[in-house]
Amino acid sequence: MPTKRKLAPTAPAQADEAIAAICAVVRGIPKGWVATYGQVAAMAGLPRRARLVGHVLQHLDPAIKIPWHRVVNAKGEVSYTQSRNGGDALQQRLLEKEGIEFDDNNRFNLERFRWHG
DNA sequence: GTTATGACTTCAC
DNA sequence: CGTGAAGCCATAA
Repeated sequence: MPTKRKLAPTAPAQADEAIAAICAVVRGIPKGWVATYGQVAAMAGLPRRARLVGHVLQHLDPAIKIPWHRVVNAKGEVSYTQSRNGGDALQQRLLEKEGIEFDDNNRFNLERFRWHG
């Protein structure tokens, strides 16, 4: 077979493939379970790229349905940031609705709710 | 081209 | 448990 790849001096569409892989993993998280950024990245074949997962979720197409609220950080809590201006609170509420129990510190038992693919 | 920032993780202290 | 540093890489300026 002829070489399809056209010489990639500066890695052209690496991001697009990463986004597709990440979306596929996140979409597979069952209701009532959660996964960490690093975990999703690893499942998508992108070890050590947890940050990329966060950027993808922030930039993902609103037309695509993705349970972005089921992705949390490694501390067992929702990632609170100024950028989302309250969107983090919504995430916590959605998770509570799915059965995740938060304590007074806005944290939950990660080992109990963590999803294993 | 460079620099700074961020929905992160992990290890060291 | 808190803080700091290093690692990672897309995006914005």
